[in-house]
Amino acid sequence: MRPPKLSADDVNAILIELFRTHGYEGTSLSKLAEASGLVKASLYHRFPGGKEQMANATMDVCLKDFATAVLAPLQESGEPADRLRRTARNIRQYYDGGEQPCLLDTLSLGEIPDSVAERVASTLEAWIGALAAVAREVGHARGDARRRAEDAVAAIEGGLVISRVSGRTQAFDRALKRLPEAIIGDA
Amino acid sequence: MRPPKLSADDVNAILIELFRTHGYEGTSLSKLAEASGLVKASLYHRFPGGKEQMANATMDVCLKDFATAVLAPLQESGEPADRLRRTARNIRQYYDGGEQPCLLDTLSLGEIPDSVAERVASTLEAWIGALAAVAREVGHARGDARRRAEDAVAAIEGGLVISRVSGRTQAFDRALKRLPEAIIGDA
DNA sequence: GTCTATATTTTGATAGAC
DNA sequence: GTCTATCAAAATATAGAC
Repeated sequence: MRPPKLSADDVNAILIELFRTHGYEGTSLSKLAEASGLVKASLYHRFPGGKEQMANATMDVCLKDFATAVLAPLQESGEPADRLRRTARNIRQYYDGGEQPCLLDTLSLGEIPDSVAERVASTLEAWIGALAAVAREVGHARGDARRRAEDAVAAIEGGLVISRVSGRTQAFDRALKRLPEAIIGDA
Repeated sequence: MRPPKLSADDVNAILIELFRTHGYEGTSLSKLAEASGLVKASLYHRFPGGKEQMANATMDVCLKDFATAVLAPLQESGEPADRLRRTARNIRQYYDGGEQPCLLDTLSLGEIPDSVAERVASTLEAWIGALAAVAREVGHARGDARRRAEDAVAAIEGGLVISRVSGRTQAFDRALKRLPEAIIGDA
């Protein structure tokens, strides 16, 4: 057993970086090897299931990060508007001000193993569900709460697409600024 | 010169289908050959520039389709609200009710030739610009018009992302239904 | 304009030494 | 846990016959 060149967290960070930039089909083992400084055989030692397991690990970290940055603030005590503002701030940081693509977008493109697609769908649902719960909390009916949450997430995801295409992050910024109002509205 | 097995339009339709489903890196010549019934050498005969030229042709068709379905109605005469409704209807059709991914999203992912990235950015800008022009027409200031157009497009693109991940097209549907109000607002 | 055949590189993956 | 070496398959691309 030689000493590890990289911690598990370091490897995960590289996986996230590449999968969110290139998607599943566009992320090759060679790119991962070059970015990590490990050879392909070393990556297979850590992920015997190959690329599919790497993508699954990436989504598992993504869900965990979402739970910390997005879901946790929403479920704490305090004013709903304050909690939504905190979540918005964390989302802005998570996507580096809109400069980083979203794994929910890029890891849902093309031919994806079912195990990966399930994780992507679960993470999106957790996000929408947590926002909808706050909308319900402030008095919106179930259907209305769901619509508000979906539309808020769509505005953020769409803002990230516009940012990736044009380099302009304003739509992403506005989606986050509007988040509290979009969920609470005139409740 | 043997007789062509497929018209140029037929080949373009297959390019569009594959590029919007798999993105640039995920679309292989083998997939294109299998989907078209042509062998790889025949595809190179039509597109000597290879995959890059194929993606550029795809985006050229995409811009043309956008010009017809999205931009043209906005630039006709008539009530702004009517024109926006017509555009929304065409967009819904273009994306097959939200079931089809957007090339602006999928062809901006990963390592893309500059020539392709430029076409994607130009098409997005044409879309946003045409919507912003209507917003200005009904009296919104330049910055406000731009914001309205960007946010409307972001809502649509985000709705398509949610649809691809979850299969739910409601956010996409609502973005289109809100389009006239989003551009005109309380002008 | 299509085809067969081929060349070259890259990809995902494995075996086994240290 | 990392490495070298290797593999089969798939990738992009080209040459030339019909």
